[in-house]
Amino acid sequence: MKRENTKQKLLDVAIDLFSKKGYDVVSVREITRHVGVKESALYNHFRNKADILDIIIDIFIDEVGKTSFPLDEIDEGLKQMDLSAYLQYQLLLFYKKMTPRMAKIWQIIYMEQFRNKKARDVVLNEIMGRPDKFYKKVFQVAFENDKLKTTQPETLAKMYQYTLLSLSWEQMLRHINGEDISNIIEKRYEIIRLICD
Amino acid sequence: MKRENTKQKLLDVAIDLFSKKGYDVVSVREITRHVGVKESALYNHFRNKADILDIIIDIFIDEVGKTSFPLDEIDEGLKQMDLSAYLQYQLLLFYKKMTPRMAKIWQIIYMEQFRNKKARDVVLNEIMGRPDKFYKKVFQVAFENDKLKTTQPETLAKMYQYTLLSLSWEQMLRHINGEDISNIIEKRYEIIRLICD
DNA sequence: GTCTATACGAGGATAGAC
DNA sequence: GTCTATCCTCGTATAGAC
Repeated sequence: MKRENTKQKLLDVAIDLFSKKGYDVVSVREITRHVGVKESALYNHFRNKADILDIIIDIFIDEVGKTSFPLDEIDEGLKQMDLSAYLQYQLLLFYKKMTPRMAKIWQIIYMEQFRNKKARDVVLNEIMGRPDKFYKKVFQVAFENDKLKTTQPETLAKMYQYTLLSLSWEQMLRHINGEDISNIIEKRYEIIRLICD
Repeated sequence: MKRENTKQKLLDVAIDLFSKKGYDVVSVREITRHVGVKESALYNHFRNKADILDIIIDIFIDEVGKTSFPLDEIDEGLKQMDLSAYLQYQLLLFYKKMTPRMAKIWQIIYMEQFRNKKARDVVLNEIMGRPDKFYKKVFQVAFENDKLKTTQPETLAKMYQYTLLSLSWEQMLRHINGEDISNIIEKRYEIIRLICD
């Protein structure tokens, strides 16, 4: 129990520090100092520094993979709502799942995606790929139900999802800069309005 | 002249190594070893390691700021071409300016944007902001000339440019992974086709 | 099983000799 | 301008105390 306690503390401190300063800048000594143990004690719980980041990314995969973008609920959802309401509903679901801890991990993954292969694959698969598939099906179903007028529902879906992606990117940069980001959230609804015309 | 020679060599090696491995991982000793001087010699040309990155980012600002996205050429361009041709033409201009050296610097800026304030501001201003303004005017002018049918040319412009942004992001990640990226280039033309319908 | 103490090589950076 | 010598911090491994 002492073991699990220390390990959990180390992980929490690491998530906090990594998200604030970046993985490379944070030292093992800094993490253990915050917990109150010597740096050598960390190696009883983690293989090395990289292992900590690895476990943090696994937490993200677990949370996102379990709960987000279920393909089999689309048909039913679009029976009850029109496309505009359904897209807004999906945005709300997304915000709801974004706990402070998950927001930190999200930031860590964005920060490390260019240097860490696992973080990069999470971005490609979980953040780009799976939502892409999800919204392609959403737009396809809406198209078949005459709820969307376009010649290319798949390309429109990609545009929608990739615009959201860039907005989340911009939001993260402005968040780090300490700028106001409430207007970026508003922009997402603007885009839904444009698409559903 | 010996000074300028060494400084230029150090800068070139730094650009190459930073783009391949990332700023933090590359050591001052590694850079100077490639040039053939001692690590302390580097401090005659640069204040510190961060100063090198700073200068590299300045090179990017200089190149992009001088040549890209001139607002005053839009009216004339759209007189000679329809919107579809003009967007394709702008893409080609962009590819043409992307020399191997600039591609490396581009990658460095993407890698460091979450940790380095100056890189972050370059992304926000030069990569997101200025193209955004440019395409907003393009779509506005096309709208006024009846070359574009929509109720919200500004939002559509943002969607177009932000979709390109995410594509460049995805392209960089797949490039680092050593994956094939030719189909991403094709996707840009698909999106132009969708918008111009 | 978990901790502290300690040591090693490598990192960024500086001072002073040539 | 470039060198050698030096300093402190880093990630990590090991030995031994409880």
